Amino acid sequence: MRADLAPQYDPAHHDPALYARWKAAGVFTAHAERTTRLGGDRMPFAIVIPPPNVTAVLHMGHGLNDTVQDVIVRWRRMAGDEALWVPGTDHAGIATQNVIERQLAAEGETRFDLGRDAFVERTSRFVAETGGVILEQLEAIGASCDWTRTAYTFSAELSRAVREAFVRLYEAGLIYKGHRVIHWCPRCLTSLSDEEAEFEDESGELYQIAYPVAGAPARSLVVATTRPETMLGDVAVAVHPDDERYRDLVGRRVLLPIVGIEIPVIADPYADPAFGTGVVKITPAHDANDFDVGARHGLPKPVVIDELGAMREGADAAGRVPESLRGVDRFEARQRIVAMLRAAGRLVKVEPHQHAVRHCYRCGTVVEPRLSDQWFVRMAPLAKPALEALRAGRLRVLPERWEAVYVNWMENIRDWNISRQLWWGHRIPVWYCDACGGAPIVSRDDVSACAQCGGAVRQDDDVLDTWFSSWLWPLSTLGWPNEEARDLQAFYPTDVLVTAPEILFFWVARMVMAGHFFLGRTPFHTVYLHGTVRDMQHVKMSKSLGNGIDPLDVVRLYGADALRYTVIAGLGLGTDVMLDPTNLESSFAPGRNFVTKLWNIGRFILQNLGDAPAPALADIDPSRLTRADAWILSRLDAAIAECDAALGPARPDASREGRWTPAQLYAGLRLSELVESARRFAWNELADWYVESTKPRLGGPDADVARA
RNA sequence: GGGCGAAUAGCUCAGUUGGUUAGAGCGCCUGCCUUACACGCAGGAUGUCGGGGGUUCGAGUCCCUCUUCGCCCACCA
Repeated sequence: MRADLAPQYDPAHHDPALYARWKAAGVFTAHAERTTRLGGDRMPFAIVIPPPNVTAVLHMGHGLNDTVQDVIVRWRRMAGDEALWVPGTDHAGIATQNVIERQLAAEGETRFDLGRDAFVERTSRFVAETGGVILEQLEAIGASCDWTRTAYTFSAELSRAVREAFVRLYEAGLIYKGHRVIHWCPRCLTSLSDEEAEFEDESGELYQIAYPVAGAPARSLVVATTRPETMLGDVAVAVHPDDERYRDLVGRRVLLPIVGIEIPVIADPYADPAFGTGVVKITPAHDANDFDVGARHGLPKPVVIDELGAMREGADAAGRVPESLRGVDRFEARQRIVAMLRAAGRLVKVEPHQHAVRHCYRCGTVVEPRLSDQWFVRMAPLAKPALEALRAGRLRVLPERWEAVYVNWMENIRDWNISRQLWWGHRIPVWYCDACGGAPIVSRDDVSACAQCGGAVRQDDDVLDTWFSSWLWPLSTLGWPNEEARDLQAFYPTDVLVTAPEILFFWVARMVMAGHFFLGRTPFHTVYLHGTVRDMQHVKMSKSLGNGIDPLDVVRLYGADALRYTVIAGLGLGTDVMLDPTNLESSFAPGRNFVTKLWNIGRFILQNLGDAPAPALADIDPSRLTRADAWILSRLDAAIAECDAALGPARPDASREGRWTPAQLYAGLRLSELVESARRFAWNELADWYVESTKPRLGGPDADVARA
């Protein structure tokens, strides 16, 4: 066997076999009863994976994220902790529904052709058949997940947790149904949370439109708007109460062009005298701010754009949308309305205007503010302890600068719209009785009849935001709401949460809130936010841009260790990782070369030891150790200490009840330093000096010492 | 509009509380197929540490300022 060791490590030959051996030996399986929390003698250490979308395939972002977690988990496992890494997937409401809808579109159908039940059935089947591919791919990169604990946000167990969470929040008065303007995606046909409606800078136009003053046709108020199409839903124009220019007009009426109705001029501090003309049109049904203004002044809320983003007379809007504009898409309607205004001499000015426009984070469609009934979570009470945890040093965020971002978000928290008008997801556990019209029934269990009148009930049509199940992940994967669950008792709170900064608000901040609300503790003591994988032009790698690297290609060519080493070596705290998708060789050569170096150190040892047994170092008389022997042993100790120092401390000191000391707060998780220490020891000290120094001794009188 | 971060060898990055000739990997140059490794070994070159000003005995490291990138947040229609 030794003689036929190749001069280079052959990953295709060894990687899968090694992984299979680890798996078969059960070395990734954690045992709750061995932890100190359940009377054992090992410190528990747990990481929950950021669950990839169930339809996802592995990309470099996962490669980086999961390697970081694996490094940390293996470090603790080697240190003697009972280390658990919980794997799993997210059912990913909108994303997965979009996948199936695209399939249907290719077949010339829509989800409405199928109907809700058939659509959900088809999606479930697709997930059952193809879901979890990414988990198998994680094995290929060597992830030491505990596969006996694989979780799924839409499983029966985790769905129970979702219902429990909803009901408890509802009972605590923290979930309510609200009628207001929310972000709506006219393509996905669902509402979105603030976080799901992402700002993007766009260059558009700012239109100034003259609204003639009723009874004084010579005068007009000029409003400025970027969205002329919404004027059909105007119910007022507002000026600032202190704005001298318009004071005399407050209380009078102006004529709304095109629609031809009169609307009042109101005074409201929302109008900024310094912007545009200082006059702002008020469209309560199609702008969140205007909604508030309208509410303050008791104005109606006519709806002039439908759920598809087309002009149409909705509630309170009779006579507002001209025949010629009905059914016309909002952007087309904008052009037509501008043309109509121009023809009528009402268009005063058009100027280029840079502004941030919200887009759907799943499909990129421009979000439409829409008046509707949605479920919300009252967030301020939940944010309080999450903020306190950070301030008290029970929770740390690395790199440090993200803490300010976390704090800023928590301090300015807004209520969370959790209902989605989708079919794929956890159905909202609320039932209504149309017969007696009693209060909605919020229940952990399915409700089949009205408790009041015994009549038929119907369940709320909406499903919950995907993140409503994700925010329970550290709890639900460990068995919550069963607080007696052994995993929950042994491994909660978990330790480190590793993810990208993009989902700090979507996920991380909310998990902290859920952890505190449901179990009264922060779900982890450390959040490690790593960088992004980019190409040599610093453009984020993505499949759609074609600048991605398939981690499995790297594994096939150079091996999982080459991939892992390279990615970690480039990962300074908070920095991005640059890789060249056009030249895998140059990108991954450092890792591959280091693996080959390790392989050859092993090869040298095996070849020189031959088949004769080698004495244990402990059996060698210390006085026989050469200076080189003593040196390399001290270097080894130093290297181990350096590696521990690069990653640790693993957790707050036991004596401090979960609080980090100021000195520890931003220490550790220097992955690139870990790699550099290991590399320097193995290559520059062990291989370059010690192994070389050993060669002459192997045939000499102290050969046994060298062999040991 | 607020807030934050970064600018150090051709490239990607380290440079702890300011202290002798500024480091690593990749790339480059010169030798070596020295039987663990050419995915290697030995050696070498490369930096006005973004510009300007200041504090100091001494600054890549602290302060001010300018420039250029990047990120986060934000209801100026």
